Amino acid sequence: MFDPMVNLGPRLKTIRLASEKSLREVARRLDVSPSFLSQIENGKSQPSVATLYALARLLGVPVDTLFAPTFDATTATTPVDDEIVNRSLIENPTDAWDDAGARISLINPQNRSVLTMDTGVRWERLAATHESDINFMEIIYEPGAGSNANGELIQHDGYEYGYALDGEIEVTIGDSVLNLSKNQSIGFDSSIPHRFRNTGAVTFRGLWFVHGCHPAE
Amino acid sequence: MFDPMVNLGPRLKTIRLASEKSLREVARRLDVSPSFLSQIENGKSQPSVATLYALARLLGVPVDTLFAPTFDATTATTPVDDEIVNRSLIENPTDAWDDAGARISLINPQNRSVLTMDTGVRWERLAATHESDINFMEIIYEPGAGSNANGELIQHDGYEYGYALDGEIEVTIGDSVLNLSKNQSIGFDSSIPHRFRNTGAVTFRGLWFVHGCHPAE
DNA sequence: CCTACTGTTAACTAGTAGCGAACACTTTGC
DNA sequence: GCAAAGTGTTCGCTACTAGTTAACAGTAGG
Repeated sequence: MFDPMVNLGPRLKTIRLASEKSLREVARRLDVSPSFLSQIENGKSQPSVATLYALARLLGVPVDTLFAPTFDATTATTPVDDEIVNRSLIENPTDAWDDAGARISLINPQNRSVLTMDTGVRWERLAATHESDINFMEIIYEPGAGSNANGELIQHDGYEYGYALDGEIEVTIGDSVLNLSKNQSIGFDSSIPHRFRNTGAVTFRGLWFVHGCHPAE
Repeated sequence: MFDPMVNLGPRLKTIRLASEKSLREVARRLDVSPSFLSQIENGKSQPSVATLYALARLLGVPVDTLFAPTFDATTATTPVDDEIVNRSLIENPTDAWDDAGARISLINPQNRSVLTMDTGVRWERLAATHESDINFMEIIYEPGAGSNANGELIQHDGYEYGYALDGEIEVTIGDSVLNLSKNQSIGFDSSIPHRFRNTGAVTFRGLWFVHGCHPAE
């Protein structure tokens, strides 16, 4: 049985940090002691339902996002919203991936360069400029797909930024596990070990901007 | 202040009855005593977070449904997001625009920093990191709006990258006039004089990534 | 009558939610 | 330099409650 409680604390902490509030400030608003909030965030104590609810309210997230996102077959409540834009049949692999000479690049969806990994992950390049340390792409994670087959974390120089177009994806950064769902956006220091996994039932699509990554070197 | 706890029990009971499960059956699957479940449903006791989560799972409803102020048993599976659940009242306009200290930033759409220009253009910041020369944002151009009121071209160091979420926008770069429409993407050298104008009839929304721009200096 | 189910209540306890105080560490400012 | 005020964390404690067992009342069938 999967335990939803293990990630609850770290996730709360990540969300709090993302909203750039201090622990003491949140504790004061919540009307709990800072020490107790610290214990919650570090998984050394569990809040009551009322406290959890207030905390979620204060941080501006639905309570459900605080629980581990692993898809549990016991409940099939997740409404499958599929409008699968099937662009998979792309002929004409316009050299956006290779070329780097252009100063202006406008690319139609059907003309994108595509890189398909065996793990159910696809990258579609959205712009070809001669900035070598920049990658602007749409990434597609099929259900179950992960950025790394064996689940290990990766890290590299630079920053990356993402925006969820559709679906939901589990993002692990350092020891924070958070959920990026539709219309949410994220940015983080890529030197922190990280990993993505689509633990949901629908395909995830997102825009990704990786900056300062030199994977080929 | 609305107390989410008072209705929690009755709500659980309603949902359970709607799914035509007996109290004892649910208790058994939950691995909790029937008496305790009864106490929960009658508001005489409160479950722990773990128990509540398991209960919601078992009944097939998102946890947030149990807290929603307005409740309709028939639509139990669809989380109603009412205007009464006004997260903005929780006041936290997450100052993504100002601060730049975080290494990780996850931002909900309703918490974005917004910069509104008088020309019918809006910027909503999508990530707050300490990379000062990076701006990741959603840009909104109302019909007729332009990046510059008097129509002149601008230029600056760096590159920018865009993706059209919705609508269409006219992009002038150098002496090229392009049309960026939904799902198309673009990237160009910002040192080339450029300009955007929404010449269409619908609002344009796009993701924009500006890199190496120092507008404040 | 008996058995098998429904939900409810009383009395109890083991465990923990939550606290205050002290801790170690940075950053600010005089 | 040192003090003040900020950050988060740990320890030891207690009041409370999450969850228990046991007995309860009611209903339907055989």
